[in-house]
Amino acid sequence: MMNEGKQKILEAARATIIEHGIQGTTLRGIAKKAGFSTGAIYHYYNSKEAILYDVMDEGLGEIRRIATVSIEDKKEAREIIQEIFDGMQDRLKKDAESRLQFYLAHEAMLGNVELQNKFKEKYEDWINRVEAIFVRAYGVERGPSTRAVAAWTMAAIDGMVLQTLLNVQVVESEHTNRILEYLLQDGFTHFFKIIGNEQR
Amino acid sequence: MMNEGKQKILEAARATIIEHGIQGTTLRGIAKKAGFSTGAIYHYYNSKEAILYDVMDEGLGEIRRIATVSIEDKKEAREIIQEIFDGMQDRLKKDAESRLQFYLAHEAMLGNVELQNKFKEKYEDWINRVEAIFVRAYGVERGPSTRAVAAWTMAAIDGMVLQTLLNVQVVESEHTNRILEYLLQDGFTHFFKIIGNEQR
Amino acid sequence: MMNEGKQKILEAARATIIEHGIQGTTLRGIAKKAGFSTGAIYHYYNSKEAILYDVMDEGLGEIRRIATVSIEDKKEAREIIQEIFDGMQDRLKKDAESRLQFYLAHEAMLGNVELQNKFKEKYEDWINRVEAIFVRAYGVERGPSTRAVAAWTMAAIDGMVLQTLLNVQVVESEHTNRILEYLLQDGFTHFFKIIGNEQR
Amino acid sequence: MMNEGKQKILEAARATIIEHGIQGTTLRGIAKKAGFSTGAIYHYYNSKEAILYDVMDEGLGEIRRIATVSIEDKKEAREIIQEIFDGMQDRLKKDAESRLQFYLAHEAMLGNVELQNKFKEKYEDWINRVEAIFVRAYGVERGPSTRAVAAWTMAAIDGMVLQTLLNVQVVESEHTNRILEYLLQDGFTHFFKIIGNEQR
DNA sequence: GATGAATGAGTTTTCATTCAT
DNA sequence: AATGAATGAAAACTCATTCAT
Repeated sequence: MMNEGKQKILEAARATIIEHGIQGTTLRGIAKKAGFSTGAIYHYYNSKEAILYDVMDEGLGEIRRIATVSIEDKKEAREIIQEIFDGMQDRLKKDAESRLQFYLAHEAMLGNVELQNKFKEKYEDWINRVEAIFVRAYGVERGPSTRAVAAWTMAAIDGMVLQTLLNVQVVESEHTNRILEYLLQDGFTHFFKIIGNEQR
Repeated sequence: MMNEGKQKILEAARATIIEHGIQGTTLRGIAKKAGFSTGAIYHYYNSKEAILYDVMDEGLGEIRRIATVSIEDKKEAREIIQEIFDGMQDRLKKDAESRLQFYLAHEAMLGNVELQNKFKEKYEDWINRVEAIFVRAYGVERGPSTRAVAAWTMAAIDGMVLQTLLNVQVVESEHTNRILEYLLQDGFTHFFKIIGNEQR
Repeated sequence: MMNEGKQKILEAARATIIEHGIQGTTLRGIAKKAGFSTGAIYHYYNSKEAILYDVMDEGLGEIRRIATVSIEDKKEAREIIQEIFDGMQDRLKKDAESRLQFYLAHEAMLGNVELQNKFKEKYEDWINRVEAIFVRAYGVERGPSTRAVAAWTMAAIDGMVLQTLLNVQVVESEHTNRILEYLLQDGFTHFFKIIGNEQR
Repeated sequence: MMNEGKQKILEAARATIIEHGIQGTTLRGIAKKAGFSTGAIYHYYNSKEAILYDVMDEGLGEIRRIATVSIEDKKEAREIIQEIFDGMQDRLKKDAESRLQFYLAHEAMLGNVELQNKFKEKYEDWINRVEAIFVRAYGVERGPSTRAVAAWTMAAIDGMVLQTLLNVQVVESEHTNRILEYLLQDGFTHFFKIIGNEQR
């Protein structure tokens, strides 16, 4: 079926991009990895660009799936925090996907508006989830400040992923993890207390 | 002089990269923007790669200059913190340079080991500065934890810059700035207290 | 039946050629327009060339049908001339068919000998008819000169059709039609008189 | 110089088109015939289409030059007519150029508006010349009718060229030439007399 | 018979690099 | 030093034709 071939091509394209970067990704390479002839690719996609677009699309979809912590869960604060931590840990490990993300970010910066919108969507979704968790876990009221804290949290994770991908091992992950744990358990509690007071 | 031509070429290359991305950067384009003929470029550089290498080199050097807060300064904690904040604000605004940074990061991820080392150097430098400031400003003892906090701080800034470059305006900068200010003034104070206790 | 499918394909091919030219005509395009799958085409024709050949064959066949004035008709000169005039008018209007003709002519010029022979046949047929009509209508004797006049007449019609297809509207058709009418009624009469005298 | 290369390419393109038709013309072929590498072509032209466009442009320009009979000439009627006749003869012989013309006509029919305009221009120019000559040679007054006769004259020439290019040798050129001569000497004289009378 | 996915040779196009002037 | 025309290998893309289902 059409979709099966598309899937193969997308998978091959994703793998090639991660391996060689977008510049190093040629149709020939994708075709070879997908087990197709060059021409066959054009049954599924009209241009290289179209393939890359779909890779981006799926790549960002993937991210959404990574956000495993559901807003609807009825769990204890402690438990939720553990899940966030695990989710973050998880993301720090998924090299390949993260790398793809940064490639896409790169592309988006080049002025690909559609991709920028996808990123906006994704960030909004993710920040919403984080905010909702904060609200329930720390008993704080939703407001611009909780949203901003959520945005900073996302930012910190992204930045740490970047450091990891860059092989910048300035600090042992053991320590960065402990800081994260402290933050989630006590840091935010105190933090939201301060913010809560200041807001009034 | 040799260096004058090199500088022109580098400037043109940087501008072209920011405008069209690394893929979209051709020698011809650089030559045109620099006001040289295609052939003339080869008097200054032996290959396109050599130019890109220097762009990266200078690009990352630039970052170091952005870190205006010197370790040796003998200022009040309050003042130092304000400087950090301003420095961060500043970086959030320098679109072009930041963009170049992310392109380079992209390239480094592709396995460019030399570039990775440059990034490592840069991060170590910067994290050192931030850590030193924390030590002085919050009166905490230097240790793996302060280093980890510094790394997370850097990560958060990087992540926020990324969101800015992606045009993801999920939260008004007014609010993210306030959170940053709170963090620097009260958050870290409390934070280092907890960590200090836990560390024992 | 085989022929039904062939007819559909031929019709689709003709339409596609008129729309996109011979270069722009792809098997896929023909198949789609004919409502067949790409592969199905090969049940009717062994190659694209075979299809084009049949299009040419039918295309030129069509022209023969356009020559409605039969040699055997026993009509008055006046009446015959009117018929010629109407036939020419007709041809000037049949854009699509004429266009196809010129495409085929184009192809024939490229050295397609078979097609050249078809054209020769067609012209011979047509010139014969026109000559026969001249003989009867103007009472002139058949000879190299009458044949040459017939050839020129055909040429003039072809050339005027070309001007029409090229959207060259240098002269209003009202005037070109009047000239044609004069020619048929008086011009040729006088003309053949002169030629008749000179021939002796 | 730039133009020298362009000229070589154009010449090679024209020759290739005449030899193989527009479809059979590949960049590789042009490059080879012009004595360039494939890549070199792109110094002069940004696309194959651009080359073809210039070929067309020059091709139609050529035609204008073929129209050697100048409107301003102060010659005897007899002499002028001879010139027309020679010019026509000439055109009937210039196989290559005429062939190119028909290729261009073909292209124009496909909807190339720019090319259509060029053709219009060319026909207007030519018909103007022929009309002017008629006016002087036959002492007839300029009007829609003389213009229409000029258009028909052009059409007849075009059509006869077409027959020649198609290798349709239905009539020996000896006879067609004689008819043309008669036409120019007596035919038109009588013809314009009739038309002149009718017009009143 | 019919389908449409697959082939692969051929086409246009790009671009870092070279080199005669 | 400087020019920019030229190179050629490699890229994206097209399409008539084949073939397993």
